[in-house]
Amino acid sequence: MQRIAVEDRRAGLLAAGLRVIARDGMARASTRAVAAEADMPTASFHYVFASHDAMVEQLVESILTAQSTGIAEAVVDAPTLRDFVTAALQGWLDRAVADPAAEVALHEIVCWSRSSPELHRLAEAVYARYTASVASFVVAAGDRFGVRWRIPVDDVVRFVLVVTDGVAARWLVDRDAESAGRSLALGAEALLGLAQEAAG
Amino acid sequence: MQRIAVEDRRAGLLAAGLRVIARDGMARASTRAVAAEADMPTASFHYVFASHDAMVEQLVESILTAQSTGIAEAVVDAPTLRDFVTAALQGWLDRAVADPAAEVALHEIVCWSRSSPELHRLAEAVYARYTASVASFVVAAGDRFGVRWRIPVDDVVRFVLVVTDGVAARWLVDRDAESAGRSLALGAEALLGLAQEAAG
DNA sequence: CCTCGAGTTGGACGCTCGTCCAACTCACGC
DNA sequence: GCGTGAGTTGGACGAGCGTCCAACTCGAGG
Repeated sequence: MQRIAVEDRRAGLLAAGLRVIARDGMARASTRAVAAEADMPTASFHYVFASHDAMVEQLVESILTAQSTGIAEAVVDAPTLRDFVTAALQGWLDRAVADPAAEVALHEIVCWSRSSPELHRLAEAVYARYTASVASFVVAAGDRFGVRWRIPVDDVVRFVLVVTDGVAARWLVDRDAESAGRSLALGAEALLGLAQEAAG
Repeated sequence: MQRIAVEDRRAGLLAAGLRVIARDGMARASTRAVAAEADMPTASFHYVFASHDAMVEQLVESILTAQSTGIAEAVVDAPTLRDFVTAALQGWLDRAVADPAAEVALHEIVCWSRSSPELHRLAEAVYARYTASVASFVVAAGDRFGVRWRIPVDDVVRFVLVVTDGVAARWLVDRDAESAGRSLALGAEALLGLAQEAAG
């Protein structure tokens, strides 16, 4: 029996949960499996988390926080709108391919949440966070490059998420990063077509 | 104890499976739940299907068959490429919104299959069938309206599936059909931009 | 009317699940 | 050195799972 700070246990269990969900899927990410992956006894799980659902909820929070801070770095010094859009989208894909765990786990969790009434708000929260994050980029892009969007920003953001979601869903099955990149590039072109030079 | 032809039992169980998966999700679509939904005793399930997986596999087959025959009807008399693309995409969305069970169930099954080694081929088969189906429409559209595609047909098809997948994934969570329609329309415009008049 | 075998199914088996608590451990204040 | 109480966990509980088979049912051939 070793004494470990609750925060350290939480971090270890969340990391283990991410690995198990990404590797074996939500259906196999039981409290026992996660605790074993973290090299802890089963009972430690409920010593840290009130329930299995609570752990999933905190995992989503930690993934989303880590992810939104990551995207901003890829676009800081894009010289043109085209570079900005390409860097943001292709950068997202590159990171997902290089380290798929977070992306895989998040899709797994959203799919799992959809059909559960008490977890449906989790799926909604994921989209809400993504929407807010993408919206800030869309607005920033418009400001930085002096363009405005032909359609409401909300629709631009939604289309971005449609493309990234669709690319990710397909990539999760066939793991074909090059084809995914071409689809993403088509989406990027479509986005660029939605921008026009501001009148003044 | 009533005597029912095995084919009728199979049909009843498949219909029940579709309802249960769409309503409660794959995780709750147990053999017991499906049999109960079909008003049959639990043991009837394994009297008809060798296993739970076998039932899912046959359900996918029946959904895909029904779906591909359905799309062709929406585009038979489209007078222009724009009408063709719009009818195909918006028609797909309208049908999915009006009767979501098949669409919901298929996404649920693909997500479920992804993380299971012995079912992963099911997810691949779904995309293969969709790809073949969409490819025939893309080629037919090119032929009928005398246009050719600026990029390989495979990439056009993949982009179509990216857009429909992304739209469906979002719609499954927020059930916002109007926003989904606008995203789909943006995808349609992008597709039209990929077509050019044939040189000869 | 009476077998009889094919059709049907109640119920059991072994497993995993989320959750919980009584009991064990051990650093710390005395 | 020695309680002691907070930290920790082995193991149990009840539920649900996929699967299976012995036993029941009953229409058809004699």
